[in-house]
Amino acid sequence: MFTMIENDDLQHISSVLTDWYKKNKRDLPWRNIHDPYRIWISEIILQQTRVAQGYDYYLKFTQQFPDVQSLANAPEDEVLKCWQGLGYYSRARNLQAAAKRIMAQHNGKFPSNYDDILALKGIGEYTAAAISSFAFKQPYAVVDGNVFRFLSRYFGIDSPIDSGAGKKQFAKLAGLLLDKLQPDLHNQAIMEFGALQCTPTGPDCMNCPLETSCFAKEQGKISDLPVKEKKTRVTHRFFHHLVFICGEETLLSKRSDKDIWQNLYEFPLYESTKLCSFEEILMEKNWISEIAGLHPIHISYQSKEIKHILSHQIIHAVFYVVNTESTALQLPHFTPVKIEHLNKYPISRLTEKFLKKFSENLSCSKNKYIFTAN
DNA sequence: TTCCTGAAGA
DNA sequence: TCTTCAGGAA
Repeated sequence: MFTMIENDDLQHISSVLTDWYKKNKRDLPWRNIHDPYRIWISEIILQQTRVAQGYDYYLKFTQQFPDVQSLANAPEDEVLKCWQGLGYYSRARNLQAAAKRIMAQHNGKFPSNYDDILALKGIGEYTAAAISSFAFKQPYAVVDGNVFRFLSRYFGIDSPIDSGAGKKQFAKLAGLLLDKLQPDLHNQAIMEFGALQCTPTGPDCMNCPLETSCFAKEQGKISDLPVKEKKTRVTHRFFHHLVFICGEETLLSKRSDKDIWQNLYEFPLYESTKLCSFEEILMEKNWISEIAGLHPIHISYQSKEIKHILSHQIIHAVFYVVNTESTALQLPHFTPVKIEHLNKYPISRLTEKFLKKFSENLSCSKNKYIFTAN
């Protein structure tokens, strides 16, 4: 498929990349280490996540869970709490599932075999290649977004990177280009080059060591490459959360199913196909009567519509603060939680943002919480 | 296809 | 304020 590319050319490109890397690389805490556990954690955090966003999480996570065993034995809530705010929470759940598997099947020692690594939950071809090469110097080529971008531009490949055929083609080329004598250095170099030099927009072609032989630069196609074909369309969802206050307590529920924010906690939710009024919520859910019985309730706050945007969903959310005088806050499938302990539960950014505003406007006297909205 | 969030640009 | 962009696995 790439018979027109000479081996000497490929070796030359690789050496240009590694030379560039030695001069321009960022100094990051997961660089120049060989502990497969820490390399693994860093790679999972950096999946779909920028260095600037994941940096502090890496430090916090590896401090709280310094090895496979501590991660495997931790309560899932603690792992998710540590991950809170980073997004794609299945990464954290898979991380722990993989840690348990390493304890059971590999005596707690991180596997060094590529296929064993690939078999772990949350590890695909990219991450398996990264760990194999960085930690064990095995000759597997990484193909991440940076590599797609550099290869497509430099060699002028317009196969869509999100098609099966395209992925195969890029993987083959990346394998040919790989320096098998120093796969760790080569892989780090080509990704860092994509991240810092051959950037998605505004690549620094003026200072690029490969400028004169770059197809995209030559043909003026930098902004056309790489090619993606699939665009995701968004669906709208409407969330109504009831924040009960009864004495020192409130209610949470744990998300389940195969939906967003799996295993995170949230305030009792009524979801519908459109935004609706408090009266309409009462028609659908009899929470109020189950909790308060004949006691009066008081809605001390209603948030304005909050738009929370995910890659493929737009959540329209409204929060209601409902005060009741009921003796005990109990409802099947819901967890009574002391308001002062709310910060112990893993929650989404949406809930976190509401909770921040909530806490700022909450005062407590004589074991009674008063919410005063502004 | 469905999982998230935040930064940057319009 | 709204839109676009960045980033892998199941």
